[in-house]
Amino acid sequence: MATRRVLFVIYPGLQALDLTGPHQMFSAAAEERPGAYTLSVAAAVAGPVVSQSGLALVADLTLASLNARMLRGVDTLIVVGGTGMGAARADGAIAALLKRAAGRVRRIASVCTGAFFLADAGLLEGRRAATHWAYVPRLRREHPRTDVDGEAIFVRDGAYWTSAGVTAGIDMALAMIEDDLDRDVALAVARRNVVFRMRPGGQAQFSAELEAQAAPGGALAALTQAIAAEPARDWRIEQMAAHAGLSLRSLSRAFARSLKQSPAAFVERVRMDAARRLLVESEQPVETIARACGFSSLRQMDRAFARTLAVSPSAFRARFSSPLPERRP
DNA sequence: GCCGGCTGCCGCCAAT
DNA sequence: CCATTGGCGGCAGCCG
Repeated sequence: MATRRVLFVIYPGLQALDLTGPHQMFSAAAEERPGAYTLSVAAAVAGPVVSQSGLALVADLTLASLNARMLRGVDTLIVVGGTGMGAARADGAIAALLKRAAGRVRRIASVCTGAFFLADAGLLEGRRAATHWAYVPRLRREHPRTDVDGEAIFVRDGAYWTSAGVTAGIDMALAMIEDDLDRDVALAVARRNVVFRMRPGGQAQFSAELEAQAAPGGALAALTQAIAAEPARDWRIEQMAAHAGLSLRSLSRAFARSLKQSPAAFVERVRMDAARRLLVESEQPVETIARACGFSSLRQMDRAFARTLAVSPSAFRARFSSPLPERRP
């Protein structure tokens, strides 16, 4: 099978992980299936490119060298994000490259704020897209014809893939690998790099706790913080209403407005987040974890896992906790 | 895996 | 008159 060329487009002030995360996943896949991918990195000027953290990365191609003929040999083009995005957008070179690439490259993608380049090139008109959560409003404002999904880890719309902030690029790369090769390779790559092949929690872009913090600090701020701090307390809706000083109906509306979910659903997500963490990071018995996270019984946690993640807690632990180091004979 | 009882959600309406 | 809030009750889905 012919190798797939994956081309990353970078610029000064990039977020280094936007490049190195997916790059690492594709290169690991190429170790599992030799020759599956060939990777290269392009920038305005070839040579060292300084990322926003100060780490320098090396581009081996220039944007100018990427003419139509070169682009026809590219399978996947990925534009990274970073604080240098503003300056890089100003000269229009990357958007121009993307216009040349459209229709010639099988798949065009972005990580984090890289989505702005795709949007500038007109590739996201009338399409769904994802970007870093802090930039969701701005992308919506600047490109009202793009349907920005603020919840998604990554969005695939035809030939265009866009992912949320930073490490979401890893999730997207794994999905591409699963698509190109198969599930086993994607799983092996995820396991080897100790990342989730499929992030638990479905479409949630960040944990319930972070989401609550990001929500406008209204009447619910103190309540959601209290829930996150002590998930095992009695958080039936009456208790929550009392804590927030609202009626049941108003509590329900406040949650729907600022968190787009019901009070009980929020509590369950906080408990699930806590349980996932303990399952992976501790060796406590599953039942102990269930109680510690506020599930009234092992059975209740079991059903919550089945409903939201479609795996049992013990299967989840088996899949995601790092295996013990192998013993040398 | 089933089933009785209960919880929580949400549409609706009245009140502010 | 509209907007917001609180309460009621039916219904779906969950718990034990």
